[in-house]
Amino acid sequence: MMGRSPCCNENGLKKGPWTPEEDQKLVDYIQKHGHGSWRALPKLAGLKRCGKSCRLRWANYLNPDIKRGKFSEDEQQIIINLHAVLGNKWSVIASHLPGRTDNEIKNFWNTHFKKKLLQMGIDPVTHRRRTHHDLINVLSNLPQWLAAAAANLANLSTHPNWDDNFFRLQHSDATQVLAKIQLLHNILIQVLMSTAPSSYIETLMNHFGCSSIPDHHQYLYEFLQMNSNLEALENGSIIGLPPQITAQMQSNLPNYEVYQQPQSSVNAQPVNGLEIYMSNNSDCDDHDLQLAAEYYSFPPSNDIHRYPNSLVSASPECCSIVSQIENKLNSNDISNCQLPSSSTTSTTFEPLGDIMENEASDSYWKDFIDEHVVSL
DNA sequence: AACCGTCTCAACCGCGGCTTA
DNA sequence: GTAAGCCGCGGTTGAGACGGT
Repeated sequence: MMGRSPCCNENGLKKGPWTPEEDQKLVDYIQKHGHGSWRALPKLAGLKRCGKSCRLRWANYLNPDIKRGKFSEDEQQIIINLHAVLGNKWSVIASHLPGRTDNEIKNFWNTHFKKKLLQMGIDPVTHRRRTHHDLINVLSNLPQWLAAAAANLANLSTHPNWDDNFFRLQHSDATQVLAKIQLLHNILIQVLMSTAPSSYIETLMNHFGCSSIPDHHQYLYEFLQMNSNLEALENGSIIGLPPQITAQMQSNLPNYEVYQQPQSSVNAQPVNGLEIYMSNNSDCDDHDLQLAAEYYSFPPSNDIHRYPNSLVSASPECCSIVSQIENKLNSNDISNCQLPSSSTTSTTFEPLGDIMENEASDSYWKDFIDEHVVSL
């Protein structure tokens, strides 16, 4: 592949917003001569812009064929339908909507539809309702992130420059971040327990060998801790940390009220391919189910007959919360936590810190719980 | 009125595909 | 076959608008 042609910021070419004079020059030239070669156009039209910038300005704004104003209901439906089939192929979607540009559709999708679908409890990428399985997946990742973070914390505490105030401060920050991960873990469990139908929880518990279910929450919590270092944290022995450090971490754990028993189930309408298949084929055998599960890519395909209720849709509230949390976690790559080198001033837990500190304070999490958990 | 956070959307950037020599 | 040049796409950014406090 060849090198990219330089764009815009070299040879004194202008960038940024277009002036009315520039617009007029571009429109005049294209109306007289057509755009021809975009690369050659700016010079011929007397513009100090690159061809790419001219093409974009014309295609997305100046072209008189562009339709302005709000998207009609019909247009919105077409966009949703096409996006479900095509994904983010904005230019292809735009080709089905005369007068609309790919950029306009993309912006509209990102600012309106995405939010709208999330509020409806529909995943904007897959166009399927989120299930409680999604929440379980998020939950099951937390222990790994905790382990990575804790390992770095342990490295910090044994660093040769441990006596430096800088490292002590970093360590203090890191312990609070770890504590907040545990809080997040607890929030997720509460969300799940508050929104999942009891039949789903029972099935899950049965699968993991809990024959009687006196306290759903307790069993689920223990299950989720099985591969977690949270348990070790509570025992005061996390990944070789000195006892005083784990004691400090424990003291940082906010003391929120324990979860209360859920009251009601949520919408159990079949909403994805496998659910519809199952509801239409109540007499299908395990083999059929396995084939169907593989076809619809629902994990775990080899155990689908043991999860008759695991396909129940999560509530819109649950979906929204899962998406919010996923967005926070995905936008901050926890696995990239690095120890600070002596030559840098970056903080050890910057990625983790961003997750928790952007919304800042404990009050944010308190509000989060008040809004999303306790009220459920 | 001032400040702050959120939303919107025009514009930019980097990449990859296609065409041409 | 391949290197160079151009174009278009999708993701991202950031300035301005807007609304709430």
